[in-house]
Amino acid sequence: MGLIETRILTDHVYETIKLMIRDGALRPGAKINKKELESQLGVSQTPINDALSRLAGQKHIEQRNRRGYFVRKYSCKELVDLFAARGAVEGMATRLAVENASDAEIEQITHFFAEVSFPLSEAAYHAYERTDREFHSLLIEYSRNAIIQEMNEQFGYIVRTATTGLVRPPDETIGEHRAIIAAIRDRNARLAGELMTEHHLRSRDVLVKDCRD
Amino acid sequence: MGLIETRILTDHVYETIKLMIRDGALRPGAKINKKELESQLGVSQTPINDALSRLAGQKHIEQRNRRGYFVRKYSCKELVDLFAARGAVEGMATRLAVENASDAEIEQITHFFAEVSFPLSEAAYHAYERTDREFHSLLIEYSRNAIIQEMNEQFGYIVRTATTGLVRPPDETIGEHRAIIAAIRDRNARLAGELMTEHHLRSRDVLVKDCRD
DNA sequence: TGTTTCGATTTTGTATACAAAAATGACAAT
DNA sequence: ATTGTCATTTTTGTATACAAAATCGAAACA
Repeated sequence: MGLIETRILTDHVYETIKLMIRDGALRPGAKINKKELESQLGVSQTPINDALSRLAGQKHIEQRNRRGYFVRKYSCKELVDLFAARGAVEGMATRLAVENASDAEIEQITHFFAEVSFPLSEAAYHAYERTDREFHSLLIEYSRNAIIQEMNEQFGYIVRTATTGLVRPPDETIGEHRAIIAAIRDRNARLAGELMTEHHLRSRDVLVKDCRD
Repeated sequence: MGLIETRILTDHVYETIKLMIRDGALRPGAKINKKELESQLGVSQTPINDALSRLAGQKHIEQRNRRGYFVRKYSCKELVDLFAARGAVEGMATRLAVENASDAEIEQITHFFAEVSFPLSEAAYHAYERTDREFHSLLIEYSRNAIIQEMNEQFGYIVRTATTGLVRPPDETIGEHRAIIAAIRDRNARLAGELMTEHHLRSRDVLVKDCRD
């Protein structure tokens, strides 16, 4: 690689594979071909194996005895479960954020979703998606809770790989988002947290219907 | 190393090291000596490296560039954060458990902490500790939420390694435990969940005081 | 006593080797 | 067409090798 090796090879391989999973180059359930990665990345078996073990530790991939590594595939039920878990974690994150954030940070959050008006153009729809992501990750950041942030890193990405776009349309979620923001503005930590939890649980309800049980 | 190799060596090494961390044979902050593990477990570098990478993926240990692996050491702040996170996750677990559990399972939960009376003998104190652990993990099991269960596996063990015994004395927590159980018996999912969350947040408040900030 | 220097030793990160298991695929028999 | 057999190829899990970096320790110095 570069002349100055700042990171070890394993780290590089690890992040490359992680991105390949997130961007769909490696699809859920797909077998991971080590030899291919080897020549593709120009490294030996060892860093590949290390990176794969690391990913297996994070359960992003799974090792099946004597047949190699496979990209983890989430069942419909697991996705439903994910939204309940996210509801719990982000609810608490929101509550803590309201308790800890500075006035300026609260002010900043207030501006999210301020100028959304319907009907949404194609571009505005995508902007809504982006704002949604930023809103949620900002609250997790402002929670200042290292464990919650770790949980989000571990489990938050699943939504990106396993679902496409928004679970519910903007005209259904905008009201909830604005209610959460109002509670944040009022520094009502408990209420803001509860609203966030219910927000996710409502998305969960939508996903449950899509599951063939 | 039996005649029939049912698990791969890496799995065996992984679990051995994990236990060594949980039982304190490898203390937080300690450097992990690969060569030593090699001869101790009678395997080559490779399975050791794979197991260590796996543990690093789970953040149980951390890899410092060119100086090896170290058992992760949790700061006081991180422990405080852990209890807020647990409050969120177990609160939701409790809520889901009440929604999903059968009558028999609810009945079973009702018996926890039933015959605790004060003052506690040494033995009764340890029994209380055990009941506490069982109570919490049973609720997580009965939540039937795979993601929450995974989160608990990843993060729940930290309490074992980083704290000794109970954070608060039984005579302080017994009331909270019984209130949670009462809400569960009444099938009041929301209330039971909230009480569980507050239960953990109160332990968190105790830990905050121990932190020199 | 307490530092600093510097060579010897250990450990790390990476590469390579290889037996055994699994996947593949051509061919034969239904 | 489907199924079964079995030799060939690929891949896996594990072991070993090795240059470069980090650590250690003793000697030299303050």
